[in-house]
Amino acid sequence: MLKRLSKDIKKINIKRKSTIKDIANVLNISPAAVSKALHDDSRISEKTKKAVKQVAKNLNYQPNHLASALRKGKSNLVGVIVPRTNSHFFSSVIQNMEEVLNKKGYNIIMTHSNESYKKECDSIDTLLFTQVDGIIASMANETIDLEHYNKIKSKGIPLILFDRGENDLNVDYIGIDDYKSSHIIVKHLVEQGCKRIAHISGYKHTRIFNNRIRGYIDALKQHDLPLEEELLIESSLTIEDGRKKMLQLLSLKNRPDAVYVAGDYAALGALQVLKEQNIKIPNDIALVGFGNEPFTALVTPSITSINQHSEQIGKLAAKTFLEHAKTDTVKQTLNKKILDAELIIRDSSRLKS
Amino acid sequence: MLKRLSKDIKKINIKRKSTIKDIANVLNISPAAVSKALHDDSRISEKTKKAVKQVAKNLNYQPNHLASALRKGKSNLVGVIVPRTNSHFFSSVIQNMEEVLNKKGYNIIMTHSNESYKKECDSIDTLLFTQVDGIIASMANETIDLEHYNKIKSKGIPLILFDRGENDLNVDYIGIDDYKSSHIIVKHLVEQGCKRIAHISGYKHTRIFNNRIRGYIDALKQHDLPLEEELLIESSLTIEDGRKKMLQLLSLKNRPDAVYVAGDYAALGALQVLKEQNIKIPNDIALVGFGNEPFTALVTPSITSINQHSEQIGKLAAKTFLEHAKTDTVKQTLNKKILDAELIIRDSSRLKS
DNA sequence: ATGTTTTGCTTAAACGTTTAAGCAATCGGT
DNA sequence: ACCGATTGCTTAAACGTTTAAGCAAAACAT
Repeated sequence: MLKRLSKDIKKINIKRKSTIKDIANVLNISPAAVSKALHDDSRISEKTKKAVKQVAKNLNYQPNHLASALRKGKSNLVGVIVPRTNSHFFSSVIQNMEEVLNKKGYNIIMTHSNESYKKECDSIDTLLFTQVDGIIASMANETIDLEHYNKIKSKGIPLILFDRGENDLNVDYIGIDDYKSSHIIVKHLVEQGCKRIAHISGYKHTRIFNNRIRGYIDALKQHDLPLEEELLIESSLTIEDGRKKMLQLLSLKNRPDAVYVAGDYAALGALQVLKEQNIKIPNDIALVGFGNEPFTALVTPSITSINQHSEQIGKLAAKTFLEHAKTDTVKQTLNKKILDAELIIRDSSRLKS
Repeated sequence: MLKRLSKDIKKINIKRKSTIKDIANVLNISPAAVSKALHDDSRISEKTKKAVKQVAKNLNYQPNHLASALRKGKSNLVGVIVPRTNSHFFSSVIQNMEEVLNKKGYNIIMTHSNESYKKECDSIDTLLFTQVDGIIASMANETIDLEHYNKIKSKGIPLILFDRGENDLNVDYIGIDDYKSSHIIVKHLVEQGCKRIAHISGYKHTRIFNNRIRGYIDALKQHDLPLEEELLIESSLTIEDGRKKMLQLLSLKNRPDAVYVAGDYAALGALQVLKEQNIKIPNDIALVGFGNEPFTALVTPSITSINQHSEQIGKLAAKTFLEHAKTDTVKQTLNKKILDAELIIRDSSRLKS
């Protein structure tokens, strides 16, 4: 008995993949009818639908995605390009996009540019080749030229940018209000009693970092603090560069009493230097990072940082794509969705007593 | 002049995607000849090949991946399932797999189970539906039942497991030598002068954690240390559980002088507790983690950990798939590739002076 | 009873590619 | 000059699905 059962199972397994035609043959109806029954077409009787679904189950029918994609002219795949996957921000964005897109029958093909312009171009080629229905991307640090993105637009498939985007491309963009974030940070530091606030910033040519710089400058003005050139330093925002730029700040004859770093990794480097030099945080120098990477809560002292709402960004990006997918008129026009960032206050900048 | 140029570009852009037929029409040859020319078939003259490739370029021809996949019965997509994407280990594995697979014309579809059995099943369905040519996976913590993996095998597509795998499945497996890793750790701690070595372990039902436990027990024996039940604690290995289990160890009347934690996140939780209670690390209690997550080097004190060679695992997994892909005889048989792990010694366990 | 609408299907073409089979022209050898 | 092999292509079918068009039967209205 048991033996026969396992034999039957084997027979089913060995049998090649069953198709719509197989179902049609069993029921003596046309493949077209089967297709319609499976899609609950109104012109198919309930009786037939039930029968078709039952047979489909019995034959362990799995629709061939390639065939339907080819016929319908869409693959139900969305390409995602991120600079890195190993940052919490990007992996969280992807997870949330996936959640929204999966529900609507879309799958994600993920690629990463590794912050390289060349790899970003390759990624785009790969995704277009795979016939994705849309691309959601965040630009590499290196990227200045935008010709490769125009390739996407000219194919007529929707392009959505997040976090690192460019206004010039005239496409949907989702991100946080970097300008305002700087204001929130400066305000917080001023409230803690800081008077000489330094800014280790990202590269000016990237819009988001530029916005943070502008925000920093304007916020200083607003609080009647002078802008001192020696306190504003551009950085690649790696850990190592964070260390370097912090050392540079410490070598000033007139040291800052607070440092706002435009990225958490660089902030961590700065923190290490401060600890090594036995500088009291936040009493001697307060520290604020950007991005709310998980480790900011884990190091000692924990680092105040800006939550970029990766969940919302991921979900919004996905939803924006879905809107395009519904109305396949690709009216690409600049459509920014800007979220308010949130300051997570931790020990590195908590009120001096 | 400039105007006419931009108009021409527009014309090309607007034109619908060009196909093999379009090229055929231009050259007055058959689509079949074009296809063969593009694939450098030996039965096509060099002259025709050159002409075809030139026209293809002019028309900005991009092969339709769906059509060729349908016809050839393979999608050139590889599905990857990981428990999480936000750990350095998994994201590094994926990046390295991608590198190897891209070179051979394969793309990756990435999914994550979020450590959930249910999501793992869904992921498999999704990937099978997308007609992937193979699946590379690491199991969720929750997974005990393996029926869903048999589904992959019964479809006849190659399955390769890494890190979290099960021998029972009889498929390729790539991982590190967990048993030996425990030996290396215990030996190291003994050399630092530790005599009461505790182990906060993962769940016994997961083979890799079971191997670490067996290694821990055998290594103690080898160094003539008694195995004390109260020093061996199973854990989910989250930060929170690491804290909890560390507190449990501290509440013992006879505290350990070293703690080997089977995961870095839990080790971090343990570290926090030790610091909060002003216990000197490593002098009072030495600490060792597992996985070499980047933050182990960043916290204070830095945490000694085991490097799992994510790069090699990723590359090996990819190469193993490629071997299967070449010889499409899917002779699935248990084929383990076990790498030696490497102990990265840091401050949390460095020689007591 | 007759015409109209609705229901429930079928037929056939299409998506863009690959490939087995086949055929004419050319070439090499005798 | 003739045979066989080689070259360089063509024809046509196939992959599995979807969908526009169409047709017969049933249901309804008058």
